[in-house]
Amino acid sequence: MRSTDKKGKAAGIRDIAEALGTSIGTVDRALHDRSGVSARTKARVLRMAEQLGYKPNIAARSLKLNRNLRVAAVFPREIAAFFDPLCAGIQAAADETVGMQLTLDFLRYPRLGSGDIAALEGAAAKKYDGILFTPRRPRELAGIIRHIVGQGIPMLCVASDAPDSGRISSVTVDAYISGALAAELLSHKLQTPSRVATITGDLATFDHAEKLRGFAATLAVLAPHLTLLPAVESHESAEDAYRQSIALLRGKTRPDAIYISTANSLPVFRALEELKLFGRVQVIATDLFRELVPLLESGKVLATLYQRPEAQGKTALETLIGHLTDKGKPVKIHRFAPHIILRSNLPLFANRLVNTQGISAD
Amino acid sequence: MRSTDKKGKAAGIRDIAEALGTSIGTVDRALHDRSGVSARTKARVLRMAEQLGYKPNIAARSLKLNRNLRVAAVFPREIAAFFDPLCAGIQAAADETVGMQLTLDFLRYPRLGSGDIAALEGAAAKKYDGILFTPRRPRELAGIIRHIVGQGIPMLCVASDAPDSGRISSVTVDAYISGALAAELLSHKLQTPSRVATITGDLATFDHAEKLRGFAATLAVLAPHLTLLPAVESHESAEDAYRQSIALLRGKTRPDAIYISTANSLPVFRALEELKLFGRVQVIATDLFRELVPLLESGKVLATLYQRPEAQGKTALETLIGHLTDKGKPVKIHRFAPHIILRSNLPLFANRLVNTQGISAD
DNA sequence: TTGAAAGCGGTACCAC
DNA sequence: GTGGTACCGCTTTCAA
Repeated sequence: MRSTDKKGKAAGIRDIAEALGTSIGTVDRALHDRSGVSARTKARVLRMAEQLGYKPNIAARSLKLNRNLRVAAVFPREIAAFFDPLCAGIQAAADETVGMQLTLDFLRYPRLGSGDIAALEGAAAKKYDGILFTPRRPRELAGIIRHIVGQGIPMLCVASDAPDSGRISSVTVDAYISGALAAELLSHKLQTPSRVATITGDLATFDHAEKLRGFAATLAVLAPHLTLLPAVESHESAEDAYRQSIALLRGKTRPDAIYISTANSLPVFRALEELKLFGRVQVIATDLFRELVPLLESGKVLATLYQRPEAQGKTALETLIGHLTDKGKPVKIHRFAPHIILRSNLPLFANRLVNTQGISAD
Repeated sequence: MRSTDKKGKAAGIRDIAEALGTSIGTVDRALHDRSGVSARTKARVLRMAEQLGYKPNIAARSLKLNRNLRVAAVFPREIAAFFDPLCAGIQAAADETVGMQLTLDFLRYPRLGSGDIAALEGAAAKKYDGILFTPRRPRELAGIIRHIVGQGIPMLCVASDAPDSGRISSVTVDAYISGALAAELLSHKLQTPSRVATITGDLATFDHAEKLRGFAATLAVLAPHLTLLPAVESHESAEDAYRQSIALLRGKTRPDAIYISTANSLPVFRALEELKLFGRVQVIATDLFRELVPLLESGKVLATLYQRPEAQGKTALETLIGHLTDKGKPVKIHRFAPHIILRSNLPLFANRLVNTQGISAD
């Protein structure tokens, strides 16, 4: 960063015009590739701009253009432990926005698969400038996503991706690597031949399928002595998860370890508690919420893979705004690394569950 | 987020004046607690502002006030693997700044302890509006920090803290927990009585002392079978680090594991390589750079605790700008969680060492 | 092809 | 105590 200005005063469009003995209108046209400037004048303007180290005053520009961005955040209410902080992150990003008028509407529907399509269609009808959302079963949603994007409304996937759907970008945890990490951690803990099980939400969701893929592949490479049982799908329903956990743990091929790849882990813990299997079955969970804290502290749960919903939300809105503000600029796809929460770094994360004071972790 | 505006047009100071049959001057005075408004009018204005959902247009404000923030980033050139990405993060935050004129100057001095005081004094003399820096040996720097802050220049610590020095805030990895994590990881890996050593930069630096404290405390609690050898200080010098590593590894109490709590780990690896001790001595490193990648892939290094320099830099500048823009708003202290990089999540981080394309991890 | 001028929404100053 | 108004730097429209 070199300051080229002579005396602290940043050069403006006016200074360029003055130096050239022309008008600010001409300078503006030249700088913005607009029609109605002779090639020669344009070149002179460009050179002088460079020479004076001209940098546009963005405050003035956005004041004049008066951008009024309206974006919709369409997310399920369940699982609250994940989607509430995600929305909080989006809100935080909105609060930090300076110099731009931003209207942010949260459209929450009951749960994944129940009301999501209607909510998305509602958002599209209201002509938002952009939409943040979580795709469940991309196959089913691809059509509507493509349709909305076709209307010129950019959509950005958060928490799970829907590749090839037309979404402009996505912000998620790297699902494959989440699964791989779970496998690597278990491979350290279980050193004798054992069975491991996975409990997931819905394998038709890209994110969940990827986690399982990473888990299975890494298990095969790093821990050939571990046998992987067929995956259990809980469909993000507490009832389903509980019933299937009981069945799994009572079956004759009881697993020695369980990888729960969705935030919906409470029903599984209930089953483990009732069958008095905590400690005998190693558990790796996903995400963090109040009930998980004592389990990690006591070692009943080995680790949890924290998906950093707040950070995801913040990045998602920042990315969308970047795209809306400056089209043509390439949009980054964000793949977050999950945080491995163990006993010793738990306080850093548990902190934020209760307090919202001066200190903030991430 | 509820939109209180009637027809998409955000209410401005003008609308308030009109609705009240008064002038914009009065409204401005009322909204800003300025003198020269009767209590009654003030109350009416405030109520109407609330009712219309008035939110100041920050673009207009900053255009008029024409804030020209100048901030200095004062950091050592060594260790580049850490401070270069940290500076990149600061630059990234600057690039995202919208609606504010920001001049960012990087002042790089040779290394911690060599030129830092001069650089700080230089920055203070140039009357920057704020300074980002890394405090080495806070005891020695506390005086100058206090002096600069006394001149009304806010200073923000990055990467290491200097508590009670007058700095307005700090952004660092939680050092205590970094050390604790290293200990917990080693406690899993070494299951028989063993010796563990630590190599740090400079125990007079707050950050390094904290890491060691966390390491020792956690070792005592979670792994009583591990014996901690006296700490080795490398003073961030490659030569020192190498010589002392050789001495440590040749000594009669050769450690079975080493926790390197600074990014200055290459000399240690050289010593391990030359003495053919890779694989026989477990290693936990700090931060990530090219040479570390194959060591993690092959298992020669068990894990590294990534301090996320880029994220720290970004947050630091954002925090400083927040303070400069809106004084009186409380300033958050940020304690980052280090990322535990293992073999299976390495690709996510190794990626960014080489490419700068569409996909970005964090 | 170019120049002149009207705002955008606040802030700050001056006159009443 | 209050009202009026000249800016801030840029975009855009209209006139030359």
